[in-house]
Amino acid sequence: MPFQAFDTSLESRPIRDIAYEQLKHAIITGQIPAGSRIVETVYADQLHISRTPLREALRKLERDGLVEYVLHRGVVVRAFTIDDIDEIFTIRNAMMMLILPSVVQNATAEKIQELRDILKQMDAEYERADAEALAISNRLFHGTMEHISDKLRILRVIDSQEEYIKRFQATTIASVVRRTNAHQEHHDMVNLLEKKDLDGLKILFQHHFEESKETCLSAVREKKLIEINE
Amino acid sequence: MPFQAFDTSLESRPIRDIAYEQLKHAIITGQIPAGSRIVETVYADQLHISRTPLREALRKLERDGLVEYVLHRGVVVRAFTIDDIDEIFTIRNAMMMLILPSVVQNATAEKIQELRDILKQMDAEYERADAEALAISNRLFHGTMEHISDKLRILRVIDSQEEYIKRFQATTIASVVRRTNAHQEHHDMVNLLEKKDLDGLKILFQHHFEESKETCLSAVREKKLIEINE
DNA sequence: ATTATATTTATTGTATACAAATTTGGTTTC
DNA sequence: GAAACCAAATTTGTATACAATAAATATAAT
Repeated sequence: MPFQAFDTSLESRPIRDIAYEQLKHAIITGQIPAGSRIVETVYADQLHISRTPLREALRKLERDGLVEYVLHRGVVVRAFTIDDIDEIFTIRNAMMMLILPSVVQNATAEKIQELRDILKQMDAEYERADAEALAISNRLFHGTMEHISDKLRILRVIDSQEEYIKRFQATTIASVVRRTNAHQEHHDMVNLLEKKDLDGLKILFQHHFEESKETCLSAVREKKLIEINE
Repeated sequence: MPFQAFDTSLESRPIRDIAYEQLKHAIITGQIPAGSRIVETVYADQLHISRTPLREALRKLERDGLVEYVLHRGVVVRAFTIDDIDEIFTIRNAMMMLILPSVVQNATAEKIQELRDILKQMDAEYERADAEALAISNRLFHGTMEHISDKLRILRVIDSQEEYIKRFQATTIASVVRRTNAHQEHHDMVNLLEKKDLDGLKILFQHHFEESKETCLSAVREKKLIEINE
């Protein structure tokens, strides 16, 4: 079976959304490599669904920019370039700068505690060098931080970029030295937030993203991870 | 007929895309007001197509954030708040700041001439106070300027926000005083670009968007143009 | 042999059919 | 008269069927 299915069913939820999540996951993790053509019948059979909901899922992926559509030829998984990674982190950073003021302003004691709870768990994951778990917690941490601002549209932009970052996050987290620094930086973030030090946070986040980007870029350059289109 | 259809057919292009464009247009122009429920059969009949391509169009609109999906209840046109407008212009401005350096760097004589040609046409439209034509030219002008940078992902973010701005652009352009100032500013932009004055451009664009936002916000507040959800 | 041209096959595009769920209206019951 | 319940109608969710287009293969002509 070309890509692993994971159960997300739970209650009654349109299977087009389940298909959407699964395909997205498979693309992000590279199970379906860039350049691959997604033939509807193949994936419909694999997911044991009909073409109708699968096509609806594809239309969503199309708007997400994860796949490209060619007339009468169906969809193809889009490739990445070094420039893409650079832009993604640039956008991410700019958006963070925009919401930081309201994050500082809205940060209640409860919210800070919530962040500390996540950090506590990350400490444990860090100790046992569980990169997989750290990747998930990392997203949770950043997501929680960002959602303290209630800038819904900006969060939406961050989310859309996030999709792409995930695709390289494994690479970034794999770097031991970066993992150590990033872990310390996460602690610093919460401390600065508690002190409501906006300027300090701005500098720290800028640094945080810059380092992540560089780690990611060098890892990608070394391993030539970027897939070539067509 | 609740909303006017316009012919985009031309060659062979999936009708789901035509449906998508038409629905998008109808939502942006307010022909389908916020809060409206989009019943599939109603619009499929109206567009003389079946539900299948219509649904695919809806999935795209869903990812665009123009409509909201509720389980087993279909899609509803999303409403706007004052905060939305504020965020949209904030994002727009931040993105412009990100691409301005590469716009200045990549601006060839040809590109500047292209901008001047557009300005020439806008002069005429401004003279005869053709707000409708100005709105279109305005987008062309900004779009051309932005595309001088080849930051594809950032342009994508700008584009996605643009959808929403369109919805209020008529309002902004309708203001006579804002129209005059904006028109002058457009000329200034090209002059500064020719001089490769990055700092000047940054200040001008920041001002340009700030003024547009304020005009838009006050117009909306006065006329209570914001539609209420549910 | 190579090109040109049918012919078949694979795949996407659209329509229709049916199932599942929700809403609506009415009837019954207290 | 209000609440609870049942039935019909509406609407979404999914599957299937068929049409249209493109790709692949085979066949024919030079």
